[in-house]
Amino acid sequence: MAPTIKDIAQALGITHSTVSRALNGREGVSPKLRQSILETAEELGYTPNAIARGLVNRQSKTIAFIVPDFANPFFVEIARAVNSTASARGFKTILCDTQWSHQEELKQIKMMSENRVDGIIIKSFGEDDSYLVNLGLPVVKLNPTADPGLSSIDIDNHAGAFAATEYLIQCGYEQIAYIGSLLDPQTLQGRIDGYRQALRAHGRLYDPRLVALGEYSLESGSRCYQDLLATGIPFDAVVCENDMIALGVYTSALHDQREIPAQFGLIGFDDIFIAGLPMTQLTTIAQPKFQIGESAANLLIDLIVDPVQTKNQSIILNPELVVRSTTRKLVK
Amino acid sequence: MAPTIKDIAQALGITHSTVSRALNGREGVSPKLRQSILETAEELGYTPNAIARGLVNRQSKTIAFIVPDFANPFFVEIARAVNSTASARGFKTILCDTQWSHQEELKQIKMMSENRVDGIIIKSFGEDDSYLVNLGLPVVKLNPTADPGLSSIDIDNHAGAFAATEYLIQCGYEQIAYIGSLLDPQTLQGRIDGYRQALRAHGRLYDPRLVALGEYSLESGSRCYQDLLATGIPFDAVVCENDMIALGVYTSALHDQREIPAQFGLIGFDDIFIAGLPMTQLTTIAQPKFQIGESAANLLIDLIVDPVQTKNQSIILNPELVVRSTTRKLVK
DNA sequence: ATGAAAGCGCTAACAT
DNA sequence: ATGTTAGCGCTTTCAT
Repeated sequence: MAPTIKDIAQALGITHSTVSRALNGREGVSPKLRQSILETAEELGYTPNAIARGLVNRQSKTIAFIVPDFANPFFVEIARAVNSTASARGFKTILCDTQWSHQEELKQIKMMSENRVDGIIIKSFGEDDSYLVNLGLPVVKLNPTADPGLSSIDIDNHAGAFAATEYLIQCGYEQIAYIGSLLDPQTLQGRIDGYRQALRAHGRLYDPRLVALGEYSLESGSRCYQDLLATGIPFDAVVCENDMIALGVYTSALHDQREIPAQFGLIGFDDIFIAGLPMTQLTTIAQPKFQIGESAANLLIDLIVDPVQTKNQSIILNPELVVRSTTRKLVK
Repeated sequence: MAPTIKDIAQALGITHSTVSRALNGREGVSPKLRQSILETAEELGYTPNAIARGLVNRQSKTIAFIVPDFANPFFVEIARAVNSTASARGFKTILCDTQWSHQEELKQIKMMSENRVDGIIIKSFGEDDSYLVNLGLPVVKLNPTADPGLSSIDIDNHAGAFAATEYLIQCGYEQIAYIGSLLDPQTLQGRIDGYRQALRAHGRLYDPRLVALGEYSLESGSRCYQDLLATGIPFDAVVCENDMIALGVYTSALHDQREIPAQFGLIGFDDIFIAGLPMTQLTTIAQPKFQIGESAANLLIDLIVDPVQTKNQSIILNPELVVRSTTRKLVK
C-alpha cells in the first residue's frame, strides 16, 4: 500500500493537515518541522495521489487531444506541439485516436469527460457541435465552427487549395483533378471551393467527373486515382486533400510509369516530413503545424485557468505553398 | 456544476447509495426504481466521476505507454496496437513521449505514478531497472531486462542484425558499415553483435572504424554517413539500426549520387510504412509491431487484473527480413 | 429492497 | 504554528 500523508503524519506524531501544508509549500509550518516532514516523505517513498487531489480541487490538470488518426504524421506533429506547450504550463495531455469513427469519437469524449479532463482539443468533422458544447468544458476544435460556445483553430482551406491549383496551372498542366475525402466535409468544402475558383479564375472548366473522394490514406489515394483513370477523361495533374492521399497517387502513378512531373503533376497538403524526403519531393501546401498545436493548447489552457477573461475565438492561420519536384515549372 | 449521484438521489427522494447500486447494475434495487433512477440520470445529464470512483476503487483502469519519440512511426504503430488491445479490455491508454530524455522519462513516470495508472508499458534504455521496479506497479519493458520484478518484450536483435548483414554479404557487397545509436545501449549491443558475428561467419574482418553511432533520426543517419566517408575507409553498404537512420543515409547517398543499390547497399530495421513506399523501397528487418503492442498490453493487463496467477515473463519475438530494392541480388 | 455510515487521500476553512 | 473538522463523489459494508 502506497504511503499517504496520514502515514507521514503518524510517523511524526502530527496531523495530516500539517503534512499537506508542508508538502504543498504553504506557509504556516515551522522550517524545522517542514524539513523533517519532507525527509520522512522521502524515506517512506511518498507519492502524492493526483486522483485524490483532483477530487477535492476539482481539476485534473489534464487536457485531451483527440484526433482521427495518429498514423498520419500530420497529427503526430501537432500533438507534439500541444504536448510541450501544455507541459510547460503544468498540464498533462492525453492523446486519443478515434480511427475516423464517429462512434469511437463519442466513446473517447465520454471517457475523457468521465475522467474530468479540464479541456479538450479535437479534430472533429460534424457541422453540429452541440454535443461538444454540452460537455460543459472548454473545447478547441481544429475545424471551423459556427458555435459561439466553442473555440476553433483552422487554416484558410480555400486559399490553400486555390494556391495549389493555381500553381499547377502556372506550371502548364492542362487538366487538373481533385482527390479528397468525404470524412471531413468542412475541410473538403473549403478546399474544393478554392480548387474550383482557381480553375474559374484561369478560365478553366470545372468538371465534377474529375473529382474523386475517399478517405485520408495512401490506399484511398491510389484507389481514387484508379477511379479517375477508369472514367477515361484525361487529366495530367491532381490536387490532393492531404499528403497521405498524394503519396498514394504518387505510388500508383509510378506504378503506371507516368513520369512525374513531366507527364503528371502532383500536389499535396500538410507538408508531413515524408513530403520533404529527397525520395519523395512532394510539392505541398504546408500547414503551420507547430503553431496550430501551440495556439490550440495555449488558447485552451487560457480558457481553463481564466474562464472569465478569456473569450472563445476562431483563429485562422495561413498555409503556405512549398514547391518540390513533383510539379514542373512553366516553360512558356 | 456537474450533477452527482446525490443530485439524482435528491430528485427522487432516495439515498445516493441506492443510486450507486442502480447505476452500477448491482442487484438490490427494484426494477421500477432502477428504471426511474436511470431516467433521471439521463435527464440531469449525469456523468460518472471516474476520479472519485478511482479513489475508492483504487484503480484507474488506465495504463501508460511511454516511448521516446512519436515522430518515429514505429512507436506510433505499436501504440495503436496497445491502444486497441487495452481498449477492448476496458482500459484507457495514456501516451507519453520522452523525447529521448532520461530526465523527461523520469518526469513522465512520476506523473503517471501520481495519477495512479494501473500499469506501464515503456521503451526504456537503462541497464538498471530498479527505479521501474520500485514503482510498485506492473511494468512491461520493451527492451530486455535482467530484473525478475519486470516483464519484457523484445525481438531477437542479434538474429535480426545477423540476417541483415548476411544478406548484404550475399548480395555481393564488400565493405559493410554499421550506423546505429548510443541512445539505446541494449539494442545496440544485440545488433552490433549480430553484425560482427555475421561478418566473422563469412570470413570478413570487423573494422570498428566502420561503425558510427548517433541518434535515431534522419539527421543523425546523414551525419554518421558523412563521418564514415570522412574516415576515408571505403564501404559500399551499411546496416542501419533503424529505418529513420536508414532514410537519412539514403538521403545523403542520393545527394552524393551514389547509386543505390548498384554502388551502395542499404538495409534498415523496423519496417515503418515509409520503408514500403515505392519511392523508398527500403530493405529492412521487420519487427512484428502489432504483435509487440498487443502482447505488451495483454501481458500488462493480465498482470494488473490477476497479479497472483500472472507471472512476470520475458518474451522474445522474431524479426523478419523484408527485401526491397535498396539492396541488390547476388550475381554470382 | 433501501438507508445509514464509513472511508478512499487529499485540501481548506476554522479553531486553538 | 499546529490541530480539528468537513467534504470532494463515490463504493461498500452493515443495518433495517
